[in-house]
Amino acid sequence: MARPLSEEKRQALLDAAAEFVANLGTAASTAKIAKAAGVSEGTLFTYFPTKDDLLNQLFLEIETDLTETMLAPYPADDSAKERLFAVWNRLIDWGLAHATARKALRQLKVSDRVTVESRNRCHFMQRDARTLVEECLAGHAAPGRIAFYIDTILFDLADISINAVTAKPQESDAIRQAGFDLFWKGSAA
Amino acid sequence: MARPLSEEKRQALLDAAAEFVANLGTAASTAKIAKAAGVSEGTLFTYFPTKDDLLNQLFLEIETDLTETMLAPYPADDSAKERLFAVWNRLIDWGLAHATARKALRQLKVSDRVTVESRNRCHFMQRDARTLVEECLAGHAAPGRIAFYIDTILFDLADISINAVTAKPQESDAIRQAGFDLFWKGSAA
Amino acid sequence: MARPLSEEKRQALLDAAAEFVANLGTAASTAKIAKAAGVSEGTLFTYFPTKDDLLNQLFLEIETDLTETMLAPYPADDSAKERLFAVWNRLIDWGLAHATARKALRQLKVSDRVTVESRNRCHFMQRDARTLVEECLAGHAAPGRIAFYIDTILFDLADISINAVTAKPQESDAIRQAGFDLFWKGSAA
Amino acid sequence: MARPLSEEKRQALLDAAAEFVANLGTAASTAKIAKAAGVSEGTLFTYFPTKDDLLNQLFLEIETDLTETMLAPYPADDSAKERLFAVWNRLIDWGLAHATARKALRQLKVSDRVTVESRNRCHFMQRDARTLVEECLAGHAAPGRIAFYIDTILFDLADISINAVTAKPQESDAIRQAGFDLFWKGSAA
DNA sequence: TATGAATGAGATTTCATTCAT
DNA sequence: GATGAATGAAATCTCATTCAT
Repeated sequence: MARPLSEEKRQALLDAAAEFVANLGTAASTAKIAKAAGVSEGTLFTYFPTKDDLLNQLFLEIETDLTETMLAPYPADDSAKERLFAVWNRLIDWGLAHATARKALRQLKVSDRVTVESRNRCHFMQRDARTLVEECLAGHAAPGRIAFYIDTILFDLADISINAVTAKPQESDAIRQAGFDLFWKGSAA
Repeated sequence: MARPLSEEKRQALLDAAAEFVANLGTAASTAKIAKAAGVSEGTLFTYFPTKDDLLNQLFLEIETDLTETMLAPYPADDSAKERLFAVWNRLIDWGLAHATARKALRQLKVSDRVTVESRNRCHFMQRDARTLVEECLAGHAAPGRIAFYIDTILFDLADISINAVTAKPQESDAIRQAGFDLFWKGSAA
Repeated sequence: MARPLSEEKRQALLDAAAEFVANLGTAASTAKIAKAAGVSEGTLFTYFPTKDDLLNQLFLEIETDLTETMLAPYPADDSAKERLFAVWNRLIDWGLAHATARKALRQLKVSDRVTVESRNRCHFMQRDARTLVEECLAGHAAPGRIAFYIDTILFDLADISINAVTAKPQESDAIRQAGFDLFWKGSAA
Repeated sequence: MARPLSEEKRQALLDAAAEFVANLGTAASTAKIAKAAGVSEGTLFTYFPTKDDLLNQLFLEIETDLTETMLAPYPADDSAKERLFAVWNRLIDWGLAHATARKALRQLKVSDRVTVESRNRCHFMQRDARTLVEECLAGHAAPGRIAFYIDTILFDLADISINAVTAKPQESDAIRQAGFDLFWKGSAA
């Protein structure tokens, strides 16, 4: 069965793409990405039929990673607040640990080369994560606003907070706490 | 002799650039922008020596407009909360009224073609706006967190809220209020 | 040990090639041809060392088929005219029955990827067919022009007539007859 | 009004295209064509927005030239046959004088990159030429077959004859006459 | 023998910028 | 100053062919 497609190469391409997209946006050239991944220009297209495919796969890969991170088991916490804080910290930690992926994601989110379908698929994938947060907010926030808090605020607020931590790493804990406090107190019924 | 360049053409170029950058990002071509502005390809470069210049000027122009909107006189309100709510509403209203400019701004903010210098200049330009908010938050928020709330949270939260309003215009008032509540309650000491 | 290459696959490749060359000319890609033939890209090259080989083989295969069709036994006719009309009808029938092959042949004939050697070999192969026609024309056409009528006119005129029949199938018989009449009367001494 | 498009360059591009298409078919590369025309690769696309445009323009240009050649004034001849022979000679002469254009035309005719619209436009353009021939054939050929003789046979027969003349230039006159005789006698009612 | 991943040259097209008019 | 033709580097993608499996 000839040489099989190498998962290693696929990953190297996605990694290289993340790196370049983070800095150059979707204008990052396939030639540079292929070279950085250590494969020839043509090979990129055996793994991703078009550049847009590569970008969309990259988008989904990063979002998947973030979602899985959020859903990894949590210690059995007592209070809803503590559970949500754990989630919040996961978000912040992920962002700090995946600075490049996060930058790439920002670029991809504003690009119309990431299709509506990719965005929808991503939204669907995150339904468990949303449920997780929902359970933490039930009984705390006004029921009519919970959807707004989750879909609109939480992730972006985390994003903002990560930016702030990245800019001032020495104030990491304070910012992390301030961001969470804002969300928790702000969302109280 | 005064500058013989036509302010009208300059503005037409910036407007056209906003339109295209909003949709295509910084990949928008100078040829298309020039055509949409009703001038020739070459003329664009007599007004903006390079494409990066155009992009940076566009960035500054939009931020300037937003800042001036925020600083326009407010009715003498009693409470800090009411004053801040007025500011908040200005932000939301501006965003709704300048959808294209806002989309362009999002693209520009994530592009490294907008220089650090432009970003700094913008930050400096907004010092009065920050002071305005600072005065509203003094006595309400914890002093140590005020800078964080202003520099990091407020504008991005407004941005997020505008997105939400744009997505569901019929819930405009509710979202507007929910966003403000979150910020106000969340930032309380 | 006999040749282990599968004649079946070879034929599938030639058939697929005919199909694609008919529509895309010699720009038809080996990958598409292989896929349509149900074999892998690499396998094509075990049957035909280069793409040019494939094209030349295809050319020869089609011409061979056409030639054999012409040479299949004829009913013992009386007149030379009737015999030639039978040949003529064979040509037309073959063209109608092998539309794809004919289209492919047209493309191949104008391509310089079909070598002079292939063309010569083809010419040599058709010597019996030419003799057949020669015998029909002897005593009818001027001796000095017979070669011209056969080598230059007859096949191309048949080709033209097939085109016309294909374009207006309902007038098939009329066109067929008109074409033959033109040749027969036109070639009379 | 800046530099105007240069008719000279446009023509150089078409000439270079004819040259390469004649030999390589539509696979002739735009880079080679541009270089041969003495302009940069990019310039080709200011004159022809796509390669297909170039090919279609080339097709139309050659057909136009051929048509105009056919329609140039003829000496007032007596007989229909003499008039038609004059037309025939024009066709042959044109083909001999424009060997490259003729080869290019053959390639273009079998390519599906030349659109139906171009072919239709060409057919429309040649209506006067068809009328000219029609008048020669009226009273000579069977009325029901005249369309067939003109639309299908005449031009292709001339093409065939030119091929033959090109292959054996020393027999030019004989072939020329033989071809015409075939058509004239063959088309007699 | 069969497979299909890998390759890199080459194809078409776009684009920021220059410069003749 | 305004124009838009000219440029050639660079971008995405295709393809015949090779070769590890």
